[in-house]
Amino acid sequence: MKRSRPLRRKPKRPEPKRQEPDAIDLRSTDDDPVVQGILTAISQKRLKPGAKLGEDKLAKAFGTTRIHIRQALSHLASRKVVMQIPNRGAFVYRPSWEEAKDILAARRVIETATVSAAIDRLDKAGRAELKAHMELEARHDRNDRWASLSLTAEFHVLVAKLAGNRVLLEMSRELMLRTSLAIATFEQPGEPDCLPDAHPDIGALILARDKASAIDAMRHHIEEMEQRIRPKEGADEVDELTAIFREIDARGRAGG
Amino acid sequence: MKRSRPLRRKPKRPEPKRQEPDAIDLRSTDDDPVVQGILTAISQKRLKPGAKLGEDKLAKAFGTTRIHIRQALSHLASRKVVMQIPNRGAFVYRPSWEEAKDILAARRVIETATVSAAIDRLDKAGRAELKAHMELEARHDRNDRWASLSLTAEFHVLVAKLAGNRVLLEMSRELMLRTSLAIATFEQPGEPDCLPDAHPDIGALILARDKASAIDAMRHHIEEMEQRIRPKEGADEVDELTAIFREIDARGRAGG
DNA sequence: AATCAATAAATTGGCGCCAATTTTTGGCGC
DNA sequence: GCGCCAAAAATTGGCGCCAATTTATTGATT
Repeated sequence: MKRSRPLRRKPKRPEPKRQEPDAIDLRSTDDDPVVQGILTAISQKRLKPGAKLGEDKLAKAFGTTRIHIRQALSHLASRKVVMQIPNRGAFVYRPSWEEAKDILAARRVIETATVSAAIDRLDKAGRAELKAHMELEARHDRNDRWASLSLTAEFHVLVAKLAGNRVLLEMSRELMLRTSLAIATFEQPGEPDCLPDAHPDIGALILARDKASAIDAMRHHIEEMEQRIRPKEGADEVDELTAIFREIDARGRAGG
Repeated sequence: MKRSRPLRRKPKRPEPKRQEPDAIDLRSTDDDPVVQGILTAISQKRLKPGAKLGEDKLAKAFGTTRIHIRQALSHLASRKVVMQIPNRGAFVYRPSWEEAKDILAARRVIETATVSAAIDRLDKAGRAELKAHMELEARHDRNDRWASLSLTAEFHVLVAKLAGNRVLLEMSRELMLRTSLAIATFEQPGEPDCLPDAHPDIGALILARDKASAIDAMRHHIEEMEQRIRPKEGADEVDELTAIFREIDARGRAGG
């Protein structure tokens, strides 16, 4: 009985579901705007290692509630992009010197493999994508720091994509993000991760299917990054954290 | 004034901090008992891919509250060990066929590299550890299924440890866990991940510092795993999910 | 009898409140 | 002035409650 249509629910809003293939950076496949926002800020070096990520401030900044922030921070902590300390809060991850070295060594392993696989699988579409990206990188405005940072990162992502292995692609993304943190920690902050001059060479070698040379070039490119980081004396020292946090706090939120 | 000692705090209990070097499996460095419990259950194949992980049930099982469970599940979802579907709950991750192939291909890349690095860095302590493990694996009780599963996994972890790169070690752990899920999904459930006969050969070659042969042996060992999985027809089909979940639910929780 | 719709039950998602801890601030003595 | 101690303020952690959605059950219709 009772066909009275009890209208028991709300009209069920149409589900925003942002799926835009938007900006260029190395965030992963997750579509949480808070996670994406923080990842973008980190990859653009607008958030420095050690920066405090207060829950209330983030909640206000993103116009959401503290619960979403907690979830996002927890997720980023699992990915070693954020460090959570009980009762003290979340901070942008600051890799140790040992970890920084290990991250780049891991990239050497994985990215030489992706270069190799990319050459094996290279097809017409892949060639086109690679050429398009190389032109973009050749012509881009070098004064636009953020565009430069995104473009150079995107090159490595593209190579990993061409390799056709999603797991290795995710690992590459992960390692690139952590490389950003490593370089920001042990080099001058604000510096780009890659010296961009290497990319055209590597790209050309991939297009030429010269596998051995391409692998060597990629290895060399990463070894250059490894040589650029130096253990800052006292950088890992305890309680130097607080000094940094104070500096961060002084200039307010990192929104610019 | 007022030196009245307001006894403002509790006596501050001595911090349990479980640090036991206990059981043998491939869970990572996190020390949350819920996370460890679920990871152990999965690596021991007591939780099958697709099994529902209800929050209330887990909370009761672990004697904790729903919040801790949510955090643990969220963390495991970040690591692709658990799949969370909005408003439906958490399930043991079930990799697609493509993903299963990619996981094993990634292992080929990473573990050949760790074998190589392990040989380069092999020292007295490392030799001793490796020998000890090989004896353990030779003498172990093959009737004890859980011990077997743990031991064979531990071999790969040990090699990654000897390589001396923590990042690659974590990635290896990650991939081994996901390999468990891949094999459980696309082979008979309950089967071990590794055919254990290969381990003595690889170990001997590492001890002999025969790098080329050791790498080949490891690659071959992983390729064997790759050949053991076969795409189950209809396993990736859409909406066959619901059928699986229903089946899972029908037989109650997967603990017993 | 099978199919479909509507109610009931179970489960997840999320907000608010409060306790516990940390960090800052204020004040006294050396 | 410098350092130590205590209270205040700010922040995180966690539990309970309720709304929203999904899943199961019941009942009616063809």
